[in-house]
Amino acid sequence: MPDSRVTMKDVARASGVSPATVSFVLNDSPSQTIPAATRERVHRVAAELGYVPHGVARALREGASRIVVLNVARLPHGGASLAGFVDALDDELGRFGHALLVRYRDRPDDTDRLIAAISPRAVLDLDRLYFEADPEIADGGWIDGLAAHTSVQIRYLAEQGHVELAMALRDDPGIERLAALRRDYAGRILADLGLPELRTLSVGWSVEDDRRAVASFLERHPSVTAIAGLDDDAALRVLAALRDLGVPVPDQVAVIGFDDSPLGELFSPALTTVHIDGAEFGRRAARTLLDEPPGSEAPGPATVIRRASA
Amino acid sequence: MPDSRVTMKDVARASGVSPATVSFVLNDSPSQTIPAATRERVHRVAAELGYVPHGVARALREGASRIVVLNVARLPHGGASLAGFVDALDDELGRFGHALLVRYRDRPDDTDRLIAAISPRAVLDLDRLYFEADPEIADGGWIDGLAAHTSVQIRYLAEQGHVELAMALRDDPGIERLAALRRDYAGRILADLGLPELRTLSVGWSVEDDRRAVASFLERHPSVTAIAGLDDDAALRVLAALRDLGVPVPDQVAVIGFDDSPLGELFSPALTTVHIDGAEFGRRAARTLLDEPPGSEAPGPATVIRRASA
DNA sequence: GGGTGTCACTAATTCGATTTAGTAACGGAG
DNA sequence: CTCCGTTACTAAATCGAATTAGTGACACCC
Repeated sequence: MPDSRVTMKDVARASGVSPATVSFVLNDSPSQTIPAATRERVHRVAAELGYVPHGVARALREGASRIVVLNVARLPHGGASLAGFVDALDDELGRFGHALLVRYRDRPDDTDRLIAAISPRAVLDLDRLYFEADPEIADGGWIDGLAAHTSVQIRYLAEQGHVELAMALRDDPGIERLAALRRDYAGRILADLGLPELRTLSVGWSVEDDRRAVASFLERHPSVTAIAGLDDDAALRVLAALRDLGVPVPDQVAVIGFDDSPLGELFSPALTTVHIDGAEFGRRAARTLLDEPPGSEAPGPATVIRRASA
Repeated sequence: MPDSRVTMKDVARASGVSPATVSFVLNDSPSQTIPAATRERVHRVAAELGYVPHGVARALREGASRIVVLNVARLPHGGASLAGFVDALDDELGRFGHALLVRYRDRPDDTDRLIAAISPRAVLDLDRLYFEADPEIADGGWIDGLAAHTSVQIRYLAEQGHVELAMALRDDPGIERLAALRRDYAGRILADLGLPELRTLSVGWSVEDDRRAVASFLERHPSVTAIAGLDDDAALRVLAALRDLGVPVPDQVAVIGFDDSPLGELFSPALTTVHIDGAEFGRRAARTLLDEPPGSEAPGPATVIRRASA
């Protein structure tokens, strides 16, 4: 395994020109006029030798590597649409010669060090996005989408005739920002609709604790007839608690999830939920980050997957 | 925002030495003798100026960046222990000044291009690991663990008195290698125990298809009394199908999962499963990759989380 | 035929950290 | 007093690609 890297110099020598010319040809340098014959020769030789540009050297020269960092430390890892978002982001960046570096953990100065160390082309920080709500951030519409998707979830319940609604949150500190935001959006939508204030409850510990939390909530708010989950996980926990408590679903209390996890349909009753096309957002985010035109239409709105629970 | 990077040259000037000396001090260069006074001064100045080494420049010089690539394209993303593995790997690499780049997609030449482009310090490819079973690979014992963990799952069923066992696989082409390996291990363990050959069935499409698959399986193999899931997802699908078919669990058929997903306990009956400490494997993998001593004891064996389903 | 332009390239510098080869300065031994 | 060895540094080369500032060699126009 001779770790002999083919450099631009090798290509230059083999095709009888200078490294500079090779660079001009391979990068389609607009300020240079190079005859088709030379271009073709250089391209052919590069392909023959299997030349691959050394990203590190290029990054040093250009001041930024072709890497995009995505920070999702404070978001639930399991979300189905987030997975789609990440996959599509990765794919689309790859199409433009970039790679995605996903950070799941957030030790703050560590992230700064990382950034200083690899000079990423861009950093997409979904955490800060959710927290600071800076409209300038290139997220492909993800954050605006969150408001719209929440609206789909809440309005569905309203259309079914429910009046007093609650949202089931999770006390996981890792996602409190997301939780606060979703709850906020939901509250505003209820106000728009002229419905009573949103109640909230928390689930997410043991099954027994969840059951106790749900029981005590229903006792305090007997007129609530529908519960929207922060995500499918929260909704399924509520569903399990209601089952254990013997509360009929959806007749006494309806439950709707958020973000269409594959397990929702396995439950009994099967979980009604909101499907979000994370992939399209990911694709758009990639293009925004690289200053490319969007190239495709804005993602469609979220859709309700109607099953038995609401 | 003056994006003025503090370079080694700046530190050198401010502390009255040459860049070379700064490098020697900051890297504890063993071949150099530098008096404590100078060391201290350089360190202090570097801290004051907020000097952060430029990873890209360093990578160019050293031939490899301080990045480790983890390829998990063909594994289920949702696995609880894999998440722990990845998190711990990331943490531990960070502790040694390295960053983890997780690849979820596997367009093969693309990965090669990525590797050529960023010169990672190491590549941990769990896919190839599972496929090629190369004992040299630095996975912190993950792959050996898989055999051991499978053993825990199968032996539990045997200890409960089950004789004819089946494994529920998933037809997802993304995980076929993992599936083949797990099935293989399970088969060998049954042989060791002197039990009949392992049966297999496939689930993973729609709920209806799963139900049909399970029903037809039970018809063909009425003497099978226990089903081990490839993972919790497969096990939960079997569990849902058995519920819909009215088959009593665990009385007629017992079900055990694998990899302790948080949703297993929400089901009714709650899913018995195998808990794997992925984090410890991740930590060990990180150290192996960087040629550091393990630093902690080998991970404990997997444990059975006993619930109602088996 | 001299001046101006374009064409087709190349030499040399740059990015920032590391490392090799080297050089003053000094102390001690012979 | 010279030679050797150590100490405490520094100059310069290196990694590979991108880019600026040129440089010949022509062609064309007046």
